[in-house]
Amino acid sequence: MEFNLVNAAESQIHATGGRMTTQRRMILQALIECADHPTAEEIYQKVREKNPALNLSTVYRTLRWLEEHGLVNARRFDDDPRLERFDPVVEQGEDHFHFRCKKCNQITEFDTPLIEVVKTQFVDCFGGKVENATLVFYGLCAECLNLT
Amino acid sequence: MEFNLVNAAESQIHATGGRMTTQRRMILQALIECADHPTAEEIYQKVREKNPALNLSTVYRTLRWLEEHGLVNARRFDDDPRLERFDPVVEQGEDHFHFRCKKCNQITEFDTPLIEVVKTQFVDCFGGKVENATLVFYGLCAECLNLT
DNA sequence: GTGACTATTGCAAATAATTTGCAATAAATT
DNA sequence: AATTTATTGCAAATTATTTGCAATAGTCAC
Repeated sequence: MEFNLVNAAESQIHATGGRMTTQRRMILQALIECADHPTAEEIYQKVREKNPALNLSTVYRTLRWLEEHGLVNARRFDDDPRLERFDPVVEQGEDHFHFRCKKCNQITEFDTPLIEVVKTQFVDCFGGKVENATLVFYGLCAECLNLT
Repeated sequence: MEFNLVNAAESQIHATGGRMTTQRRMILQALIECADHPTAEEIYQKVREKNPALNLSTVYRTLRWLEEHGLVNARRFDDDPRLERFDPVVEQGEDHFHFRCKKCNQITEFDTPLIEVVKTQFVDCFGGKVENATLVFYGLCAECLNLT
């Protein structure tokens, strides 16, 4: 019913002559459990609790691999642009957008049909072809706004 | 008539007890001439043609300073996220959005009132407050599309 | 203009996130 | 169980950006 990252990864790996290792399994698991756009370091720490032998470069290599195979998106946010954050793909081919709270850094995902309209307007005006879009809102989430 | 980066910078600098130096003048000039979202390195090279003594860290410091004073925006694009690009502010307080061609890397700026609508929809749905927005389209510009 | 004050610069070294080379390890295949 | 080679761990490299500090050069008061 729902797109399953672990299964998708497993078939991709085998389809390309790759191997499903303990490390990859644990990294995938952590990615799903974190859910909230973790950094490589965060995933590393999480997996390390169970498997202290894991190396950070393995985390990076696995995330890159997942990214290249369309199973994970890498994102950076303007208020913390040095840190790459990783976002498992939930439904293939579907864009979604982000709101980031400037205070608590929590990320909210949302969707809107209007971006398609903007794409069309853009192409009508400038020509060319729009393949994908990144939209990020920055502000205060409901909770942080109430604390003000 | 048009917002003038050099003048704005000059008054900001003096207003905060700063000094207008040769380097700052040249960096501002290069920023205006480049126009197309240069990197620190690109500005550095451009200024160096006239003033080979300039140091890259001066470029970074100046750009940071301009950014902190709202005269320049720093941006990163998903297809080249390690590189910060700098975008002089043309009209204060106005958001604008970007299209980046995946082939020639050219950046096109555009604007749309629909983002305000999306912001409103977001707040209606999730609460909180949206302060600013980044929207980037990636695809092929008219020219590169025709070459296909 | 001249000198004094201190912001700014150049330089070199430090950071920090991410990548890479290589020998050791461990999945998969027979 | 043995073989093959993809993957790992480790340490070192890379790259963009930042920082400390002594030297330089704007600016202001005279």
